Amino acid sequence: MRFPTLKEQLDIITANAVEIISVTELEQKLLQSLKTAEPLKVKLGADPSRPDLHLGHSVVLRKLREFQDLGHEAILIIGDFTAMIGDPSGKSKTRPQLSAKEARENGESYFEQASKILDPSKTTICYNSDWLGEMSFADVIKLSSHYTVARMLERDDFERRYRSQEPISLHEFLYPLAQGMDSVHLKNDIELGGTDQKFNLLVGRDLQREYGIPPQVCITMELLVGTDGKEKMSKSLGNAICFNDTPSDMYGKVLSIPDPLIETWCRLLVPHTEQAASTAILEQRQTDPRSAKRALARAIVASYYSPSAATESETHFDQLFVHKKAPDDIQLFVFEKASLPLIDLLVTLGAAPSKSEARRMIQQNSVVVDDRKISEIHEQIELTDEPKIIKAGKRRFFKVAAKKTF
RNA sequence: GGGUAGGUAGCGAAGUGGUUAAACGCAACAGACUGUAAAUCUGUCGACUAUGUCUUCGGAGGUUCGAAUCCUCCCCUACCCA
Repeated sequence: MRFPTLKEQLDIITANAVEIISVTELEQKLLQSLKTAEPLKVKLGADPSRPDLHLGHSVVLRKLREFQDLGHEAILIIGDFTAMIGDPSGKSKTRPQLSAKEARENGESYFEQASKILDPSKTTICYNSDWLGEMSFADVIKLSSHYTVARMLERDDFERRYRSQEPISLHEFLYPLAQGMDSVHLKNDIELGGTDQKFNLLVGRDLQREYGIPPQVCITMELLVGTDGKEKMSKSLGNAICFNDTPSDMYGKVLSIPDPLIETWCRLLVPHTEQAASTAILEQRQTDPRSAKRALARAIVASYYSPSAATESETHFDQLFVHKKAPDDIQLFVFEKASLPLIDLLVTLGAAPSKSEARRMIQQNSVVVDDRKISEIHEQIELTDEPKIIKAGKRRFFKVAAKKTF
């Protein structure tokens, strides 16, 4: 395969990258690859304990895809072994260890979702338990001797926690080392990650050097801010849009982002192949933010599904929120009983986590049954064959009916 | 091993014997307004058989008419000394 020229490659690689350590080395590696016609090995780590990919993951996956398109080799590492530690964010406690089976399943699910962006036929997957699991205690001692406590504490997160007297478990120090061992094992040329991965990536680079391997180039990508406009996107913060979200959900969630996010989202989430769309959105942003955001939402949905799915989602959305009509694809729940209290119904449907909560919702006028606002707490709902539509809050709909009696 | 400071609802943080289901802030939820934007206003925010009842303040016991608050033991965290 012929590689594009150095300049062409650099232009693509550096786009949206926050930091490249170092650019000179990257150039050297690219030149070397051009000379020998050998592709570079580009590594990206994946956490199988959270196999729900969201738009935040897409930023770095897109970058990996770009490497693929340039003719380089993409390696997706499923961190099934490192998942036992969990990347020390300080927020999350040590995770329960995944069974080998779960790890495989999650890894496969991860790969399947990532295939919406990557070229699956050109992606190598490996599980780091294959080599990390083989290490003896002696190996681990040797590995940890390459790093000092002071250097570990340079890591932002550790430093902050240390200063604020929060606990840091010893095994958390092993996480960057384990991830670094992946790089030692793979002898990859480049490792990608979000800016929050900088420390881990650098450890990999250091360890490779220690083990006599040419050090990897570290490329960090911008972290995507979630739908709340504040925190980085993550499933646990509830500000994520997942690859597996339905087109309609995806569309709706994009529309709910705060306006100032339009620029970055446009830059990071609209595929480069849609350059024209992206420019149009940015122009429109100044005069007509609403339309710009709608265009952005369409572009994003289209990139995960299809342009037609995008327009359908938009129509669906308008039905629901602009024209305030109930959607037509509501899930139907069938009950044995013909009559039951609304409160119980809400809990059973999962619209409310407890009866108290259900009661509150009714008191707060957020429950509508067949276009009739219910404010009586003890309301009984009579169910018939004819389904009734229950609306709880702004966006949750349920269809309920009684089981047919013959 | 010794010492000190801590552990309160999703988070942060008051409360040191009785109007305390527990101030306040954030988050969240609902309503109004809107573009499912921002900002703002209002309300809710342990559970239930609901103007009352029950269970909560690291855990287990105890003192008391009454404990998040006092005592005992235990668990956990940080820091200092060794």
